Amino acid sequence: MAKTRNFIHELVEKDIQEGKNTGRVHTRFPPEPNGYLHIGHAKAICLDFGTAEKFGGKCNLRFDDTNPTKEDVEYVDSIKEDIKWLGFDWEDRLYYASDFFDRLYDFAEQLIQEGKAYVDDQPADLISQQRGTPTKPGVESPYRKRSAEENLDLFRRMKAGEFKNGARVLRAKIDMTSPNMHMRDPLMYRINHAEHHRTGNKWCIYPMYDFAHGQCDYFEGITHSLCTLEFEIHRPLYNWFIDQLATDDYRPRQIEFSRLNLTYTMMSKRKLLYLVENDFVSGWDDPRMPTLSGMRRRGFTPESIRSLVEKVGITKTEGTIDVALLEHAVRDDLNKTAQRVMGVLNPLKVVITNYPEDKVEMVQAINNPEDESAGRRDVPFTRELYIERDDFMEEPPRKFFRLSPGKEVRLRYAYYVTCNEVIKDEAGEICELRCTYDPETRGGNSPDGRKVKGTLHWVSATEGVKAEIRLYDRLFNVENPAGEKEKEFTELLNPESLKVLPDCFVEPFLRSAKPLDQFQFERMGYFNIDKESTEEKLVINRTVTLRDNWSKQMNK
RNA sequence: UGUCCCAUGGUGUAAUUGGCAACACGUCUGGUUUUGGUCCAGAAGAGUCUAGGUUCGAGCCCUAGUGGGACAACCA
Repeated sequence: MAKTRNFIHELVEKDIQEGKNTGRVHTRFPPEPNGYLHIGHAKAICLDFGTAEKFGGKCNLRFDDTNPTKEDVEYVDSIKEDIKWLGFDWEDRLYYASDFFDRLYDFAEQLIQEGKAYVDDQPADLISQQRGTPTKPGVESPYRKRSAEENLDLFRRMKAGEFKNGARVLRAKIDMTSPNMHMRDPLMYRINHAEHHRTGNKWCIYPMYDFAHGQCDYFEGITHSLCTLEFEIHRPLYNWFIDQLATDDYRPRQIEFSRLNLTYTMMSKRKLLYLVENDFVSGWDDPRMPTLSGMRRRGFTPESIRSLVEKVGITKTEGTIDVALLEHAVRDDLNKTAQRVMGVLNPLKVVITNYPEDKVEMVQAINNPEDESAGRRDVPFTRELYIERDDFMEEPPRKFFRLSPGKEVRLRYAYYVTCNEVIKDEAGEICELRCTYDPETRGGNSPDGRKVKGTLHWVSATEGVKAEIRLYDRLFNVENPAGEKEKEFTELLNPESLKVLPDCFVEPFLRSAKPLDQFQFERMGYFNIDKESTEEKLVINRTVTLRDNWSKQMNK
């Protein structure tokens, strides 16, 4: 983040040069605790914390908890965890909008006394009607001219709990004819007899977003309030309230940027919640979810997510990022760090007929060719092995470098083997291959210098470990599910987004692996250990495949 | 019949007015390779939504148009 520059950094820089807010830079990340954070939030987090860091300022974490009926501590906890995991630190600056409920209330009374706010007794639908439309001005409420005394009395009784939900609201008195709907006497407080996750039953009136956000920024000393484009139209109102509140030159400034969209995924918290509640996915941390907890479980690294955010930049144009860029970001990171290992997803048995029956021989394998310090490990080689089903073809096409009848290939780090016989079951399915090995080729090189084109991964059938491997594909079948207006979004789900392979085999090295540990299965992709994995049953997620030029060729 | 925002290769971003537009991903070639991975070398692909204007000179400034988006929740 420190390297890149964007229009927001330019504006901040200008503010500093002009000496605004005494040259301070103080940002905030303000999630509502009503759902789990997703990769779209990661963009905001990186921007908020990254901007502060770049200019030697600070960034607060503030929970925007003004709507108790939708919010929950479960979300608070997950949000904190996800931000830390991403690599950011709010230090001692953890706030809640609810911390400021008293000050907000006092400010509301102030506005009432100044004749800038009034209590409206009308029901929601009437108020909505009177608001007009974007093209037609609104009309004033009959309660607009109430005296400050009456307003104050009513507002205090609202606070005291005298009225039921929806009976009255507090409105700012601005301009019912404004072309900006948000300036047409916006609601400041509504009555909601609900228990709040922090303030309990102290309040039965809660401030609306517009009456809370900017002021909280002000109370916290925020200088740059960065948010997504949909709040652009709120900015005049944001400034209006701040102007009523401010006692000197200090002003927080709202700047908007476009949110992150990814192809084949959906960022709506509401819709993600729907998927969770209706069991379309296993939970907020289902590895197919674009949530940070889901991506973490799937095997994405914080580095890869930060790298993606860096690559996409910050602008006001609304675009959609190709998931391929995300995939590149993980591969790029994992390639440098992931322990290499061999695992067979779709096992095909191979018997080395000229290899001793009970022999277990250790061959040495490199742990990470990109990192010499990762060292080496021993992998057991035996007479009976598994190889990938896709690595054998009875009638191979041109340029098929893998195994086929009569052909010789290298088993990685072990020996050259030649296929002599194909065994099939009654159904005609290939169920076993009989091969011979060349004892002279131990380690994978032949003393006579003969070359083999193909190198296959393998796992000992007797020493290997069985595992369940879960393969994930895009959650949605269409590039832009949010843009599909005709169909219900659940109809756009990819029915094949999860494939469970119960009978995979991995090398014994994986026995000591713990949840979240990451590996590259050579030639197959990047994988990690799932949280459901136990000593009895190894459960592994595929994060992403390796780039695969061969399958690209085959598809042409 | 409003206000505001946006518009650069397939995608996402650059370009402090003045060298027929740069980078990343993706795509395609070729090389290296005990991962058809990585790495290396190279290629194709836009003339900057349109029309005017300002200027010696405009992707950058102005105007109009076109296209897309936001705004009418007691949500944030």
